[in-house]
Amino acid sequence: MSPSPRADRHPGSAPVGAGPAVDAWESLLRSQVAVWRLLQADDVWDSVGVHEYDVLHTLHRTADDRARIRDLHREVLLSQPSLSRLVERMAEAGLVAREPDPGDRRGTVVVLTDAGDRARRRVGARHAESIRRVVGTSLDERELRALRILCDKLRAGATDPGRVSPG
Amino acid sequence: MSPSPRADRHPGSAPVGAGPAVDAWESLLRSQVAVWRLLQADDVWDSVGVHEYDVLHTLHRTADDRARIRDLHREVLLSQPSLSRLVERMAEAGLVAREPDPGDRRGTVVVLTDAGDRARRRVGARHAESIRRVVGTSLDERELRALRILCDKLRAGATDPGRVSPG
DNA sequence: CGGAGGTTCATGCGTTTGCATGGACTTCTC
DNA sequence: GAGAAGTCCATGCAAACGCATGAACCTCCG
Repeated sequence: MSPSPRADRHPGSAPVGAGPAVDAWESLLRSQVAVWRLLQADDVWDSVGVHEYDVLHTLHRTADDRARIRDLHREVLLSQPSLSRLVERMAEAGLVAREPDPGDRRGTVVVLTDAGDRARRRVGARHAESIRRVVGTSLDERELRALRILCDKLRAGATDPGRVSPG
Repeated sequence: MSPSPRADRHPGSAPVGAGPAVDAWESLLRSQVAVWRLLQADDVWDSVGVHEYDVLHTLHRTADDRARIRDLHREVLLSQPSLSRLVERMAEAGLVAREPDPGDRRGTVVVLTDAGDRARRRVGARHAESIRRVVGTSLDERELRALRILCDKLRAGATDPGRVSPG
């Protein structure tokens, strides 16, 4: 039954620093985990889950408070079926409304309701406060700006359709 | 039935830039989502889930390939019960071994097995390749270093126990 | 026009997650 | 030392997730 534990100390494994790209990504990931933990615990999410808020926030950022499920899917880290059901639940709760896309009858347009926007604003205010306390106290303003620029660039590169498989 | 959609365009809501801290965090989060999507899709995770690999990698980073569940919990973004069961499944799969902590009989020590380390190395090599392609092509070496330093600092601030609730 | 192929969303189903809780143990306090 | 308080891990259970798939629709091309 019991599997044998490793015998020797890593013999031919990679050193700690596995290149600048890997190091940077790992650091980004770990910091994201650490901050996220605090934000989730600290904030009062008021019966609005994190994913729900993400949807509300994403809708708000659009020009007219509405978006196709497909577009939401690009922003929210959730599988398409999960997002579909999340929207369904949010519609039942009155946070959003679902209507067919007149221009593409496959599509479902998700619209922010008044209740949804109230919830977004209420949670958003406290959430922003939380972020300022956690993130804003670790880095000064110049560093924050630099971090934002780097992440924007990283995101642009990762969203770029000119991404090819290594062939 | 149908909830009324929002009537007016956001009247008194916050402008796009909600402060440097919020902007930076949002950018970090979005870039993380974008990159993560590619890494998950692109890589061959070889029946080893992302969380599983995270545990294997975290164990490998320790001095002796072993760690308490409590310590793993600090690194992996997963609730304690979920992590507990994840470790249970990984033990059944032979990737890790569980043994009681001689120094603290409440504790469970998770040990990396040979099979687990093989899996880690196999997946890790391809995963690192993937990271270099996605992250390493978006930023140059100087930017990568800067990003790492900023994220390290951010993480240190978020891990710092001197974090107090606003009251 | 018509069919092949791609896109978009929803549903069935098994797995995984988180919350609440309990049991076992340690540490703190007097 | 004994009891109170805290820590650490596991389990019951409902909710949520992802994968595979299907139905409806759009688009491209002969």
